[in-house]
Amino acid sequence: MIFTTKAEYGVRLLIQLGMQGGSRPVSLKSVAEVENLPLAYLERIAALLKKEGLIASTRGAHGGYVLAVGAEDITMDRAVLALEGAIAPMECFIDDAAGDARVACSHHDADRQHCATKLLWTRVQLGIIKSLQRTTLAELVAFAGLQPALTSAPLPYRLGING
Amino acid sequence: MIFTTKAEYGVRLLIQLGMQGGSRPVSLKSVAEVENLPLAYLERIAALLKKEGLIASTRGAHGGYVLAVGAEDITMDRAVLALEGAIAPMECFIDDAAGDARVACSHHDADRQHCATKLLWTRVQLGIIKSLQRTTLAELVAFAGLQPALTSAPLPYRLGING
DNA sequence: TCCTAATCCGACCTCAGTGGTAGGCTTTAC
DNA sequence: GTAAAGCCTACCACTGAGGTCGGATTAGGA
Repeated sequence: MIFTTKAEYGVRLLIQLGMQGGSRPVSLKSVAEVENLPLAYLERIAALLKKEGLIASTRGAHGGYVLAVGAEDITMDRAVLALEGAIAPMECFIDDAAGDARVACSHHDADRQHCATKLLWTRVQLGIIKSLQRTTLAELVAFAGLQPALTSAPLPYRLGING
Repeated sequence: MIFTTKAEYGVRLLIQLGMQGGSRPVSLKSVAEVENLPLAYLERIAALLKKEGLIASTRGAHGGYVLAVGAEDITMDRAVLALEGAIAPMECFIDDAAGDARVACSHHDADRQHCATKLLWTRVQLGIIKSLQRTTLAELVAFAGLQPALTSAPLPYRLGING
């Protein structure tokens, strides 16, 4: 798997917050119930999103979380990066403090040959990040609101790897 | 990390085989020495590539591996898929026996709302696969052959056979 | 006919990270 | 004051990654 449940749960949390107007804070407990997620685990995930500045919290009774930024302005690369820590296709892609990846594989300083796999992983990484950047939270929220009409329709859920 | 060392080592192996003309089989031992990889582990990785039909083996003394397909015809999606087993961004993307991925997340049968995260992970998966499909082994081999010019010896890279 | 070099194969091992849980503390509305 | 919420730290089981080991099999050469 590429991403862990942190990304999955975190994005679901964002979607849930996005589906609320943002008028009142939404408690993690309610999100955990709706999404059927472990509350204690979700708390830690929320902390990651808060640290990134994507959500804001209100403590105390009737507290909870709201989006700190408009859903249109939240691109998923930022969210997933906050949740997963780094988006590196390979071990030797060490992320820098600046946010961009720096290659540090064993073949880099061995000047016998160029590390050709680097070319491949760099392309893959770019493909992932572009896919994430193109998707906003607003888009996912809109998508989530579509479905309830059709329940029994067999959608084409098959993803051709080779196609 | 997205990919494991299986993909890294396997692609390096393919590159090494691609850099040889394919006239004589290349032993894993020589590849392991040149790339500084554990031989026993590399054997299991080679088995994956052979099973996929990307490389062919010759047993016995002076045996080894050669590319079973031209380097131009090997796209990296096929190689990485053989090495990693499946390219699924998330746990709920269960790979089928047919080789394509089928979505089976917990939100599928819960008809309350559409699983919006599916949209995101599908895009990511597509981004990865496209990046892999665009890259051929021949391209990586050419890239690997570029660097030695900077050093003193512009010789083609040798695998320790005969020196 | 050995010896050696190579692929092949299955069992085993160790370690880090994932995916949690438990328990308590702090803040705030009613 | 109490309940509901966020916050925080420690712990813990399980899985998979990343090997290792020992052997079996095949083939070339002296």
